[in-house]
Amino acid sequence: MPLLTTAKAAEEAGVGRETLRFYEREGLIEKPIRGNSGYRQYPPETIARVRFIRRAKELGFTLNEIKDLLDLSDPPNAECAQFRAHAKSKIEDIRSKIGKLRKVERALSSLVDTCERSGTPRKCPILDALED
Amino acid sequence: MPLLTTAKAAEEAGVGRETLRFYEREGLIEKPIRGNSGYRQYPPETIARVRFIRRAKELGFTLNEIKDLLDLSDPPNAECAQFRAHAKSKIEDIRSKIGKLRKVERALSSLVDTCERSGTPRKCPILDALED
DNA sequence: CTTGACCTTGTAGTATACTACAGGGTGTAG
DNA sequence: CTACACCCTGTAGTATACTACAAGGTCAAG
Repeated sequence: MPLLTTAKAAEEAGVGRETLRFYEREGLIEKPIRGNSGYRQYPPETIARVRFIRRAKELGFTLNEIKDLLDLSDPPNAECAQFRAHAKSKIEDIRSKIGKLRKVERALSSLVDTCERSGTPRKCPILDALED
Repeated sequence: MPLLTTAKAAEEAGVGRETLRFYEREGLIEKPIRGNSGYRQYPPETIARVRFIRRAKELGFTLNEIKDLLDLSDPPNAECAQFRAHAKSKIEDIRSKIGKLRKVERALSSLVDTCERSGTPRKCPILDALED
């Protein structure tokens, strides 16, 4: 059974029913086909897409950024060179984000270390983590 | 000259004047001392803190999460064991975030690779990047 | 063939994080 | 001592991302 009703699709994707409608309005997912009654019928691809959106949001991407990311794979990617440039800049953004997160992680680890050695830190390593 | 007026502090920190007032209201930064005229006078530590807030926000942390992160270093961290547990759970969160970002990065890289080899991808690797 | 769980639409409300006034005081340069 | 740029407060508006109705239609069970 590939097609799901709103309630089931929402549950499968891990979001609220209204969120699906909201994503539809915002163009983040395709408009689902409708049955005779006008009820929405969601295909599994849309569920996968919504799951991705949910997780990407947890990673701190905005809906616009997520749309961008998703558009990199499905649309008429006419110009390969243009696509590559776009994708590569996204990759750079993500790498820089990873690098900064690692710095915060290291700062927190150093706080835990200091604490385990019963020393009181002189200066906060967290603030320094994201300096230029 | 350690103390800065609102406009200068905002410029130094890379935010708007009103944002400093907002962060003050929300308890994200200390209330600055005031001159005779009632004008705010920001110390450099506050500027550093606001810079951290700005960058952490770019990494996808909410203001509440950032407050939490900052509270891990400056407050009366009475119970070391409790502090360690809290910090370690934050570290785990960040590590998991880094792992997921790496998956998205790899998915994008594979899209670029496919494109460079002039092949059209059968299935979108981005959607799969954040599956369970 | 009624009941109740589901669906539809449009619209309004919430939380987060600012951002922009209005109305008034301050401080310094010429 | 008058501009004018800056500061103050309180309040209202914006963008993002939902979330919750209200009013009504659909459908499957008993």
